[in-house]
Amino acid sequence: MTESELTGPRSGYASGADELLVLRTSPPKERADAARNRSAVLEAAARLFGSRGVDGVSMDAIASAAGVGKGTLFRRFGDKAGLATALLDERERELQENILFGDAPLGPGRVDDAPSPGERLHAFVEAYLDYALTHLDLVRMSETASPGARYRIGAYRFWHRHVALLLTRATRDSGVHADVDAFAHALLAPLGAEHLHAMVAEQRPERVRDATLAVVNALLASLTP
Amino acid sequence: MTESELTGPRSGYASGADELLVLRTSPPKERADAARNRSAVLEAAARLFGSRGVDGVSMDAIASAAGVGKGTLFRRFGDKAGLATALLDERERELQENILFGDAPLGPGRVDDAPSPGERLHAFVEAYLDYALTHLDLVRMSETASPGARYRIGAYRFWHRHVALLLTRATRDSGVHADVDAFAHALLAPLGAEHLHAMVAEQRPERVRDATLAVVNALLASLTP
DNA sequence: CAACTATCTGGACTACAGTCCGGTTATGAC
DNA sequence: GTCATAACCGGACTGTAGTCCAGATAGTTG
Repeated sequence: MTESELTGPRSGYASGADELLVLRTSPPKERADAARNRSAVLEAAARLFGSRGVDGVSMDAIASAAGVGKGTLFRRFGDKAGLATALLDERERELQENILFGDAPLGPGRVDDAPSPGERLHAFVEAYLDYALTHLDLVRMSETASPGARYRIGAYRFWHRHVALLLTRATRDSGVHADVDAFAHALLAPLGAEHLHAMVAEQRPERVRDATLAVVNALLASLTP
Repeated sequence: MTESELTGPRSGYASGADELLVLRTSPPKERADAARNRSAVLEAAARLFGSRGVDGVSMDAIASAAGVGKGTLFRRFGDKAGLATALLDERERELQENILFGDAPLGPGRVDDAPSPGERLHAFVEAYLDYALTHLDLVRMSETASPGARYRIGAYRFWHRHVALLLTRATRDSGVHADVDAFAHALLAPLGAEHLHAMVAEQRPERVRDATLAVVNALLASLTP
């Protein structure tokens, strides 16, 4: 996973804003056969994952269902986590765009409608939980297929940067000195797919959401007394 | 992993205290050859892990180094995570005993020396980080070898119960109503080996410790205004 | 001591992720 | 159209986790 894939391969945001967060890739003109195979694989993977579950489908099965060799599959997507990431790409990008450019409180909103960092953080956690819980199996696969995957993929850096930025803004006026970087990591820890998976196995999703929001409130309160 | 192995196979605490936390196992009399093989495997595993790293050693290599068949290895330890857990057993048990019976502030201390729940929580997090960071590779293997392993092993239940108990005591007098169970999970999330591994990869251990303690303080403060 | 049985043993076996490379094909230049 | 070349293709191959079961063995009972 290279730096240029911060938001996934072939992303392409509306240009102009927030270059820090979005590194654009110059489209490396994909060959026609490669494009055909790419979409055949994604289609087959979506179908098989849907019917047999993410864990119940082998890469061989996906390759043969897509009418494609195994080498091709791995060449295009790296590994199973990469394939899951590609399938999530669209939804994830939608969320990221709403965060960067969308309405308040998730996005920055209009100038006369600017939400507080705390409000945005709240909205982010709610939106992220909604996204992750809806696609939990895929997110989990993208984060745990190989050890450490979660922290290597571009999406994590995006979430971390966003949270750290909001925390920085929240503390700016309060005079509190805190390690926002580390706080952001700690805040993202209970949003990990592995953790969420274990939580929803024994609690109802609303309770998971409420508890996570309570933790966010506690952290915020300690930064803005 | 059965319920009777809450503190690892063949645990055996000093009897009498805190039966809720410690389920004793009646020793199922291990055969002599089995005992010999068990220690041969543990010895070989410790040696190989030490020299080639936890990730660089296959189960085949351990089996053949121990002069034992592969089936025996898996029969005794279940999987690679189980083997790692067995290697950690002694240290882990030591920590658990200090928590249950040890001196303040980690343990309950003497009657005339009782630490506050907050002090004990602080001490727990420090002691746990010390333990986990010292044996990070092994702990990580025990938690991530199979998906969801962390939340299945008995040790996690122990830590969670301990933290939840302390949080309950801390809130008892403050009149705050909170989901201590979920808070305890959230507090343990940044103590996961996967998270710690990613953190120490880019920060110095002291900073990881300080940040984690700051998060604990924030959560405590929100429960005891 | 001999027979009996529950437990243990070990290596062959399966399934899966991921790698490699000789052959193939799309695409751009002339 | 044809040629050169970079990109792509796919299936054989490797290494590893984990399973299975026929045979061996420790401990027990009469």
